[in-house]
Amino acid sequence: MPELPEVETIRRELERDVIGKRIKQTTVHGTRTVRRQTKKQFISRLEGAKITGVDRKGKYLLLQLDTGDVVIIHLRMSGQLLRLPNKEPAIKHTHVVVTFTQGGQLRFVDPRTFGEVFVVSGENLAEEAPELATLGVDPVEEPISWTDFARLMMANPMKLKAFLMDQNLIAGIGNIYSDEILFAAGLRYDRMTDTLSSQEIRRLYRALVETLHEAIKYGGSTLADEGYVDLNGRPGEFQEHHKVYARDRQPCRRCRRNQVTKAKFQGRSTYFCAVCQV
DNA sequence: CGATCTACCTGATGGC
DNA sequence: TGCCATCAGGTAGATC
Repeated sequence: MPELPEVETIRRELERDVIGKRIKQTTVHGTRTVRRQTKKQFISRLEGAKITGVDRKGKYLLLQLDTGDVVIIHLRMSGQLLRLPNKEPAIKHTHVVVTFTQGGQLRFVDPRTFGEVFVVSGENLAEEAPELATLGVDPVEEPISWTDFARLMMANPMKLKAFLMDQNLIAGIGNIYSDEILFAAGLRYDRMTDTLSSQEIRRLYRALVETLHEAIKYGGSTLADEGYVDLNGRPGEFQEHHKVYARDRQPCRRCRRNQVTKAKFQGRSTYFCAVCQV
């Protein structure tokens, strides 16, 4: 579900809310969410530790602990992190509950159980979490120059949507934001990276950075099923600013005449305006 | 090599 | 009302 703007929204809330908090107790339910290590190993490395920092790389959240360990969280399609009082009854699909000594809990809720939580040693992060080591540049956390962006495109000839969504090239963009970025850039999802003029590359880069920052400003996108909510259970507002995503058969917000087209690309729904995007 | 599928899951929705 | 098919923010791995 969540892409970079949603994960960044949660990261900022966590940074305000859980840094300096010490973990009193951790409980794990089921076998799917904590699957890389035993529950016992996971729990023993969390209990007693204090959270000293909250980082994000692409769609991954990293909780830094004062023990040198790092808790890595990926929400995948339906994961949620919720800050709740201890007494609040557990809702369905609550898989991990962290209770702080200062009171209050951090809960990981995930109906589809694609999401994952695991703990690694900060020193051996690259070996213990290889998927993090191969992630590409995070366009919000570590902005690159548009000339480096151009080089990255030229070195990887592929369709634009595949390029934007390849986590090992650029980390954090998924199905919603790739479509919104391409609309903002006026480019079709199936154009090849190595066919763009330098003006088009600059337009794409600018659209990428601006779309992600705007989305963060509005707290991310919450679709009809309310799959994404922030740490306090509140939905985002960027969906109100979507230009194409899930707007098929509705008039394009730019040209106001053509209907937004829905297509399939790599098995995913893809939305674009055939007039405004070339 | 890329493109295309499948698997991993639950739940919402729409057609009949 | 039920039943079945389809679809959903992601990613890894198999297969063609």
